[in-house]
Amino acid sequence: MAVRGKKVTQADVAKRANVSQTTVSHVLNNSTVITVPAETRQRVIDAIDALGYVPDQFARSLRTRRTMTIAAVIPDIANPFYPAFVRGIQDGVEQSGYDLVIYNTDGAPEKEHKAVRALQNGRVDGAIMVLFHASARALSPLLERPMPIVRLEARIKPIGNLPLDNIFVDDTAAARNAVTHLIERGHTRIGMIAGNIGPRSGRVRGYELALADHAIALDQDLIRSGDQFVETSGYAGMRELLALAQRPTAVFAANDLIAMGALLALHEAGLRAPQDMAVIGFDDIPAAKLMNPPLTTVSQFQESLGQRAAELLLERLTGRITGAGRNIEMPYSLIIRGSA
Amino acid sequence: MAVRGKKVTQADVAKRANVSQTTVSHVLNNSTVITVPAETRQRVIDAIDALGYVPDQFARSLRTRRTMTIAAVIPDIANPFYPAFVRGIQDGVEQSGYDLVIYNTDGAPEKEHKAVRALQNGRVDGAIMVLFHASARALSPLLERPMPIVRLEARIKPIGNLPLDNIFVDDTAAARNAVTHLIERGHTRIGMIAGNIGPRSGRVRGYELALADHAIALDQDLIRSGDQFVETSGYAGMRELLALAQRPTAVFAANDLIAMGALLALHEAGLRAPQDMAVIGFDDIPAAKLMNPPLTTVSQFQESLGQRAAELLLERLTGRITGAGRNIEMPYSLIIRGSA
DNA sequence: TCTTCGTGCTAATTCGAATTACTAATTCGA
DNA sequence: TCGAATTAGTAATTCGAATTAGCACGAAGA
Repeated sequence: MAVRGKKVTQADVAKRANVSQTTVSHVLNNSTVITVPAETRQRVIDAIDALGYVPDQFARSLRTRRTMTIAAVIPDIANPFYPAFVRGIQDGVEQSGYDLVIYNTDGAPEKEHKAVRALQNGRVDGAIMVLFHASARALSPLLERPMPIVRLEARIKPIGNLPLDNIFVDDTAAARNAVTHLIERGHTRIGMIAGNIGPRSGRVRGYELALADHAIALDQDLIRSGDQFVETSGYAGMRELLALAQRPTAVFAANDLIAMGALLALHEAGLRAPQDMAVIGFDDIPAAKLMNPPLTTVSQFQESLGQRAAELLLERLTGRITGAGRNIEMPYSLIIRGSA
Repeated sequence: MAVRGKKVTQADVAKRANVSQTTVSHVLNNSTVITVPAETRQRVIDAIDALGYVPDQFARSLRTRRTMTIAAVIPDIANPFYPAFVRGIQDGVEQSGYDLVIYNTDGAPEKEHKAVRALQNGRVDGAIMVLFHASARALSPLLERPMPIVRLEARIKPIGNLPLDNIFVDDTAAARNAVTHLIERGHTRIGMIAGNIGPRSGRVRGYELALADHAIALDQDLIRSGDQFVETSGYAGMRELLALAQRPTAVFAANDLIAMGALLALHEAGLRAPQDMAVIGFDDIPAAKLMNPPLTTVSQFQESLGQRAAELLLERLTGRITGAGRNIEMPYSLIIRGSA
């Protein structure tokens, strides 16, 4: 047991084992630079547990420049899309012994930049980031150290020769798929409700493409936008759509939270999904399948997404992969439940 | 801008500002040991942002023995109870400059102990923990360092002279309150569905007390338990209750996830809440208000809980509070919505 | 006028482990 | 048998910031 209040260092171990601090260090790191005979090694090991020596992480990090922790920079852990993503990351890195620090940006430009600055203090070896505003250029102080980064994106991105990998689900294709499902169910007047940042553009584009595919005219009046990708946007959006002279018969919500808010407005109006209005969401957050009716939505398999992101980062951290960044496409899947 | 590949240190800043590294350090720390005149200070500050200097946390921690990061040890970030709690913690510590590392235990004893061991590496200054199995004794290697810890509990706990504070919502009282609400609505045959770990005992006890308060006989057949506090337990539990010869007319679910699973089983059986069966949950997770019908439940205000936990920890970290641990009770509130 | 006290700053040391450079003793190969 | 290589180690340096000790200079006090 360590003596209370006094820190045991390699020097203490060395003294007890009658060797130098250097030798202790070599034993600890299984160094191949020098060969320590079994007998000496044992003496050192005995001294280590006699004294209860525990290596000091800071001294070690100061020398090695490795911290064994990575960062997840996301908009908001309280947004139900992210917990599963974060959990996937953690499961992906934990057997490699990495810790995970989380930064929330709330999707705000200044907080995103603040996070990037925070990462420059050297406390993490790499980062997995979901950024709505900051560009790849903003990351260059990090990338040039070099600190590997994996970004979660919504489409293929041009990449350079920096350790920046993009992992993405093709948002536009997925949205197109979802809206096509609505069309195949016979709907022709289809509304859309979205937020104003993040994944907006790709999903609206998918919506437009699906309509075009089936020669349905685009009616801007049917596209409603709240500020954020949250239920209040969905609630407000649905009420606006219901107030229209020519109501849609189906709505594509740009994420599940919006869909849930929309469903709420629908129920309040005494209408039912899917009979009176079909509703389809996006993300398949945990609550989606528990809705009444259960929400039809597009899953991005966020836990796998997190795991894969962790793997990509680990590949660079361990040096298994070097060189130019990669674009990794991940699957999505339309989950048909009761609401559409 | 930082020069590529070369780390900017205080020495670099010093050279550019024509002062010593010592002075740079003093400026950075607003040291009172020496007085730096405004003009010199400004020169240093200019040099700092001209070079994009960011202090190295390891070098700093090595000297100061402080890491400026705290840990949150929770069962599972993907369990909807915790994101808001974690977010509260983060908001609480961030203006003090602390980072947050998350460890998931899945409520498993061995992972809880693994987390405790991980915290011994000195990488964090303090911890906020939600432990289902590990006792206060298991924390003593940490507490004796001393490393302050705040535990989220479900009732008052005996405390010693270690830096361990307990923050809790009175689970039993809250459960009693919820069940009493059911009784006041006229129900006398009331079921309960719970998981098998964590907050089980206190909530079952509250259920029993409420029945006793109103002289309703306890029928063990009406208490159903799944393994975990998840929707599948609620689904299975409700199906069992529905299969009973003498069905209950109301159900108290030990948490919202269980309540949602129960609601699902109910809908599948073609029954409606609250007409055919009233359902009340516990936690007020974000999805609760979006259910159809919106879920009546007990809120523990998890975000405030997290914030308060962070404050308690900070008080010890900054030395504002020393001495024996405290028991801090936090409020709960019955949120009456549509399901009961 | 001489001492004392601030002021403003620097040199040197320290934190603990990793790493580089080096040495002494032994073994091996030709 | 002599030089090369191997083995077994140590001393010294390094990482970057914080801190301690101390110095030079001018102003105030005796």
